[in-house]
Order: sequence, then C-alpha cells, then structure tokens
Amino acid sequence: MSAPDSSEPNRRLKMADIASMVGVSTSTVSRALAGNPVIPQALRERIEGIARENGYVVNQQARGLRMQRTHVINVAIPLGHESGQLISDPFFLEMIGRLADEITARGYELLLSKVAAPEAGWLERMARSQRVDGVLVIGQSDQHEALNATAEWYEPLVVWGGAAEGARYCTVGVDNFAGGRMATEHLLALGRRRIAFLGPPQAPEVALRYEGYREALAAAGVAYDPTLTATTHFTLSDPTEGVRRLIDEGASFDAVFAASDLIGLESVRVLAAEGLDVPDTVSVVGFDDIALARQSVPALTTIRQNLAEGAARMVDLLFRRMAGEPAPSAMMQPSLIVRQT
Amino acid sequence: MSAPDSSEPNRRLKMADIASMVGVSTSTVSRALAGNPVIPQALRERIEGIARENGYVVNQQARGLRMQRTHVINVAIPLGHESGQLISDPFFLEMIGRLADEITARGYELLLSKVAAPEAGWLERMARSQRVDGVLVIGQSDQHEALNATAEWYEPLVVWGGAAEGARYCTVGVDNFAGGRMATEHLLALGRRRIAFLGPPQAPEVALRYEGYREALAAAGVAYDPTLTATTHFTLSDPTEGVRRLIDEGASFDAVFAASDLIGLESVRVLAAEGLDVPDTVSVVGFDDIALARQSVPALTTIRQNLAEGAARMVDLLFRRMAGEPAPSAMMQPSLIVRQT
DNA sequence: ACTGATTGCGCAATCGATTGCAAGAAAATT
DNA sequence: AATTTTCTTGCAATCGATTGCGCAATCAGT
Repeated sequence: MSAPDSSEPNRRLKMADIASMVGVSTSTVSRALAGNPVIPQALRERIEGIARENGYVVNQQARGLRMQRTHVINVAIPLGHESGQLISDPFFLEMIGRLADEITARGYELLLSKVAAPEAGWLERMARSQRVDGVLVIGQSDQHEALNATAEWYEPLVVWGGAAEGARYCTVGVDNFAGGRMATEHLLALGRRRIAFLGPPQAPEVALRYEGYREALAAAGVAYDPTLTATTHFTLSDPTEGVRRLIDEGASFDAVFAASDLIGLESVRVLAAEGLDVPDTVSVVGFDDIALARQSVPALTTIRQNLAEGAARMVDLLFRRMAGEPAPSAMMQPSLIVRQT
Repeated sequence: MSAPDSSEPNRRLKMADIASMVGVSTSTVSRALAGNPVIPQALRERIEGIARENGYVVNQQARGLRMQRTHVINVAIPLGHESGQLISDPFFLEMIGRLADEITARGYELLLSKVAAPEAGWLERMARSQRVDGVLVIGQSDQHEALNATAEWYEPLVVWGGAAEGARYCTVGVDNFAGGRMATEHLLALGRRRIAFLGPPQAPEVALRYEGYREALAAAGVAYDPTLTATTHFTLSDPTEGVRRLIDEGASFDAVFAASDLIGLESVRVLAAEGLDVPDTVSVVGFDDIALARQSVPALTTIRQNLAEGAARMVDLLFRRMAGEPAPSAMMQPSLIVRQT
C-alpha cells in the first residue's frame, strides 16, 4: 500500500529499460551516457536524469565484452618462498594502498590476487583470462622464469622488484645493489667490521642487496664471512629464529644488515632480549622504511624506498604498455635514513 | 626462422578456435570444459588436451555475461573519517590477507576498493555494476546510512564492524562493547582510576568500545571525566598529537585505553618520549592484537580480535546470502591479552 | 528386421552493451 | 518549391561464452 518509490529496484535494470522509459532506442541511451556529442544536449540530460533517478548502472560485464577491455588491473603478490600463508609485511600494505590510489585515479579497479603457492601457469592464466587489462606483480619472489615466459607475449605487465639478470620483463624498483652497498658502507663507517646479513636470497631484489653488501665489504677490504649470512623469510616469526641461530652458533658480529625493515625490527627485538644492546653493541640497518621503522624504539636506521613514486611509476609504465607503447624498466635511487640503530 | 612453437599466441583464442581444431562445435567444447557428463570421457580429454596445449583460457567477460555471475567479491575499505589518504593500520593488511585466503579457497577473486572520500551512492554503484557477486565492507567508518540504504535491497552484503544501533545490514565483528569493558576493567584492576580514551568515536565499532569503557567506569564507581577523551584518527601521525594534547592540556591520567593497537603503540612511544614510564606511571591497553603488538618493546597489552575466524565468518555469511539464504549477523568474543603495558 | 530407448552433439537464442551504416526529418540553399 | 546539407536516431551485427531443444546415430529388446 505504500506509494511507489521513485526508485523501485525490484529487478535489475538494463539499458533497454531506460530506453523504453525515455522513448528512444538503446543506441541513443548508450551514446547519451557515453557523452557522445551527436546526441543533443537536451535529450542527453533527460536520459541522464532518468538513468540516475532509477539508479541505473551500466553492466560492466556486457560493456567489457563488447569493448574488449575491463578497466581492471590485476595486482598479484606471489609468495613463492614464504612458508607462512600470511603477508605480514606492512610494505605490502603501503604498496597496495599507493597502487590503489594510482589505479583509482585513472578510473580503473584493482583485482588483488595473493598467489600463495604458485602453480605452473598462474601468470599465464591471469593474462589470458581477459578479466583484466594489465597485470602488476609485487615482488619477484622465486617466479623469475614465469615472469619471463609470460612477458614474452604479454605486453601489459610490470613487476616491482630488482633488475634480475636476464629479465625480459619490465621492472620498477630501487637500485637494490646500491641500497645494499649504502647500508653496508654506513655500518663500515661506524667502525663495524663483522656485519651479518639476514634475508631470503632467492628473491632477486634481495640477491642484489646481498651483492651490494659483499661489494661494499670487498671495497673496504673487509673479509667476507659466510657464517654471517642467515637465510630467513619475510614473515614475522622466521627472523626471530634467524637471529637466534646466529647467536647460538656463536657467530660474533657487531652489525646486522636486514633485507627488510620487518626483519630488522625483529632483529633489534631479539638482540635486546638476548642482552645485546642496540646500537651500542650491535648496529642494525633495515630496508624499505616502513612507517614503523620511524616509530619503533629505538627508531630503525634503514634504506628508504619511495613507494609513492614507485607505485606511480609502475602504473604509468603499465598504462603506456597497455596503450601499445613500449616502456622500459625504471630504477630509482634509494636513500639512507640514519636513525638510532 | 624458428620452428613454430606448440603454442603460438599471436592472437587470442576463443572457444570457436578450439572447436574447429578439434572438429566439434563450441557447444561441445563448452560442455567438455565444464565437465558436463553428457560428453564422453575420451572426447572430453581430447578437448581438454588441445585447450591446454594452446593455452586456451575461457573469456571471463563473456562467461560472466551469460551466467550472470562474475565469481568476484568486492572488498571495500571506506575511509570516511580518515584525513590521510593512506591505510596505515596493519589491521587492514591482515584482514585483507585472511579474506583473500577465504575467497580464493572458494574459487572466487577479490576486487579491492579503497573508498577514500565516499561519494554519495558509492556502495549502490558497486552493488549495481554487476561486476561482482557480493560486497564485503571492512569497517563502517562513517557510512552507516549508506550501508543501511543499500542493504535494503541488496542481499549479498556483509560488513565488518560493530552492531550499530538501527543497523539493518549484516555485520560480523567482535563484541566491541564487551571488549571496551574488558580493557577498562583490566586497567581498573591494576588500580588505575584516571583512564584516558583515544580513538575516532564516529566509527560505530569504536563508539561501542567507548560505551564499554564508560560502563566499566560506572560499574566501578569511578567518575567519568570527559577531558580524558581524545579524538584521533586511525592514521599514524594523528595519535601522536592526541596524546600530546592530553599531556599539554595538563590532564592527569594514569592509563590509556586506545581504540586500536596502532594508536596504543604510538601512545606508548609518545609517553616514553615525554618521560612518562610505561607501565610504571601509565598503563596502556590497545585493541586488535596486530602482530606488532606482541613484538613491540614493551609488548602491548591488548584486546584480541580473532581475524582468521572473523574473515571466515564474513565470507561464509556472504556466500550464504549470495545463495539466497538469509544469514544473520555474527558477534564473536574478544579476549584480553595481558602483556607488558 | 523393426520399434523404442538411449546417447552424442549441433543449431540457434541469449546475456547487455556498443557502433557502423543508413534512413528520415529538419534546416539551409538555390 | 525543389534540392542539398546537416541533424537525429534507429537497425542490426558484434563481443564470446552457455544451454534448451531436437535430430541423428547407436544400442537393446522382441
């Protein structure tokens, strides 16, 4: 008995419904809603008005099928060598947030795929499903080969990570080698000589940081000691064990270069718990400059990656590639942020 | 001059291509790939084989249009009262990760929408675009009305948050009122009497925590002092000011109940920087139990929300609603985790 | 060998939009 | 008034899959 609402959403409206309400064909409605100038302004406004009043929204499936584009970007996070299921590193959150801003600003949507245990062909399926117009991969993980294989024929693909050897895919990232060198040089300048390295070296970006570390050691004439390298994942519990292992094995070290801030922060915590004072006894440098690095006590010295710029670059390159222009990889300079550790 | 690869992906394959390669109609290919038993096993395997060899992947746009479902779930994060653009709270990352697991496990994809400055009708557009089969909203923010309006006619909608008064939408969350009470009772049990509250009370879930706080005070016969309430956002820089403001205004307090761990951790840091010892002079309790709460020094006492369970519940309810079954809101019990603050 | 049941597979309609082409109406020109 | 030009607007094909219906081939039963 209630008066019929202006919007009575019993059934999903299609363009034909709007067309018959206005008394025109779907062609006209389609053109009007697309802002095509061949439709006179008066009529266009009438159509827009009726569409709005009835809460009509274009069916994106149909539109996508006809137009051969979806206005969706796939953001994939491969977790190849991460044992745990969870992404616990805030680095990802900031990156996702920045990418979301950039993608939304261009009128696109973001399809997030967490690729927990990469099966063969995951990236190829992603590229061929035609569900998305482009793919961004955050971190190479151990998927270097898969990336190369797909990049061979799929243009709109941009990867955040290191410029791995033999990579034929487009990467955006900071100069990880330089970052590793800067971190190590900083520790050397503090007088540290026994510098440990903590991180997952299977990931190309970490491998480059590691090379920078060894390069800096060599340049300073400090002998490289393999027992000071501990392999850990990016997850939260793993670095704990990594640091403990170093201590338990009796390795004597006076500094830690951690492959990520999360690993760095955890190292600081474990060292403190073991009675090793940071920074008096042991210095620590992280990588990323996540928000928590600044906030923690003591504040973590780290190598900063500018994610705002990085995300903007990735999206910029991706859209160029989607437009058919070839876009080259980009490398940005990291910077050393000296804090208390 | 290179030998033609087994997969020559010059052009995107459609089902008709596979059909002509096998020598059958698209109907048969479609049925075979869908595992329809009317297709004899031998033929089905031949079709599957050829499809695989040629890297054929079903066009999801076309499939979605025909089937009237997309196999995509929209996860929306409204940031109504967050001044900053960024989601910096790790709570979101863990939640997104858990939801991604649940959604992927059911063969669906996750479309992530960061709704930075909610415009009128954002949720309605989301629901009507037919780009997704259901919508999950993480946190009510200040969008209570929008949620109510859309829930009126759109079934597959589940919200993470508090059971706000007059909410006609389906919510999943912990009992925020009980959580607020538990936190406050814990502080009272420690002998604290001047307990400050920090958080954004516009969000319904925070409002409930606040009510629990006041309820506990009243039950203990401790006078409520409005000058001990400071409004802050969930971002990282804002709590800093919130705490400083309390101190600067000369409010004397011996405990802080923070509406989130991020606010709690920041409070600890600021208090320490101001020379107020935690926990000797001031006790702090947070909310969420993010990974960092355990890891920080001193480790943060907090009210734990079980996000793994919460995410599973949300997705479970959403899929029930997508199937047309009415599914009621769910409330889980939080638990007090006593640590060092 | 003939009828009826069963199985295997293709035809063609359908999902909801977009757009090239062209027809009819209106305006401008001669 | 007749013709040309310009505006509007609709017809119908198209994007790539799914599926109800029905025809032909195979098989079983007598």
